[in-house]
Amino acid sequence: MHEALRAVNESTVAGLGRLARFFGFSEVMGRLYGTLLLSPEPLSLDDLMEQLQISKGSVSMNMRALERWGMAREVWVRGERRKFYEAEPDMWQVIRSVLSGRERREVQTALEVLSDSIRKLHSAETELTAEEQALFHFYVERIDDLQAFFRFAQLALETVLGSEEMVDFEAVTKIEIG
Amino acid sequence: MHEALRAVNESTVAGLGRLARFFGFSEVMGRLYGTLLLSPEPLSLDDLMEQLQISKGSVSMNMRALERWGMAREVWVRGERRKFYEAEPDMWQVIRSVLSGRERREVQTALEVLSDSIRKLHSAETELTAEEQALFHFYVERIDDLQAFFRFAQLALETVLGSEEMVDFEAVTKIEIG
DNA sequence: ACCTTCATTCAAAACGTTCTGAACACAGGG
DNA sequence: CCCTGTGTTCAGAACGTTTTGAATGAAGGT
Repeated sequence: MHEALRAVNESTVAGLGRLARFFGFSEVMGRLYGTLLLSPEPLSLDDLMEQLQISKGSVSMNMRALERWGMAREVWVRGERRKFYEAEPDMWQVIRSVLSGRERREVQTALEVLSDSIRKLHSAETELTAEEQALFHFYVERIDDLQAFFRFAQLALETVLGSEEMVDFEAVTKIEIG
Repeated sequence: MHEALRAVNESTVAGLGRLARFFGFSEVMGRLYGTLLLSPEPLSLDDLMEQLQISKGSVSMNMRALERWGMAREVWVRGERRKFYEAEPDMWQVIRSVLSGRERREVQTALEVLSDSIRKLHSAETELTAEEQALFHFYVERIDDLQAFFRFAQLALETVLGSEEMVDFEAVTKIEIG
């Protein structure tokens, strides 16, 4: 294969590995995704194993993780007994899948914990000494701030997840916050 | 101290530790930040060491990291020789500091790598065999998609970073993407 | 100048995470 | 049925990251 193609492949795969780490996935997942993304044909586990020089076990486990996150899918190649995979090429789809599965739950539980805290504080209010009262007010204030922050995050998340039509990034001209 | 106050403190500190991991920081940084956030008075390194039951060295290093990220600041307490810290209580400020320092650079370099790739591909175009030509087109297409994605990320980032007045989360009513 | 108090640094240890490779399981074909 | 090709699992190894604790450094007080 031509040097330029090889170089581009390598830097893209490396970059997606980096991106994966950044999002809290393993680097190998990103590299597998990148390799599939730059392959016109679906690839078998052996292909991936060879291209990335990693063990069969690692390919197997990481590919299943990619499937769970909707970042790759199994594809049947006629006449082949082996499994073949291809990347989900729609980035927007990938983002939505990750956000809705992970960050959404994260924000949700954070909000629950904060509500619990506020409730717990209020139900203990009468039992507090004068000194504790001061701390009580301080806590309520700070936790209110945290709640506001997470509510904002939730809103932003739901907005992004709710916009189906955003498949074409080029069409995005502006985000307005007001 | 009252049980409720203690319980709330603990779950909040734990939650912020979790959040810190989520953002790619160490858990201790989040816990330190949370402890400071829930303290009406600035705290010394020894205070933090005792409250979180971690070594002095760890407190020292992690606090400097927090300072670098604009999440805490040193505070002078009169009559005290020791250093005291307080948390930056403005979440929005914290977010902006992190985004502008880290994710921004990340997106920037990703875009540069992708531009380089496209350039490299085009300058090699004439030297390619017929088979490589097909791959060339495929690569260009996929890398264009990645570019669109990162350009969107950049736009979103700059929009958020550019909106100074967003200090009050409550005022945020809607994000419009169109 | 010395002593004390506090902060920082860094090498080694503890810890967690990810990868490997061999063992296992499964399916189809002969 | 057994054999072969394939995918999965998991214990141990390898690796990276974070913490510790002791040594070092800095600064104030006497």
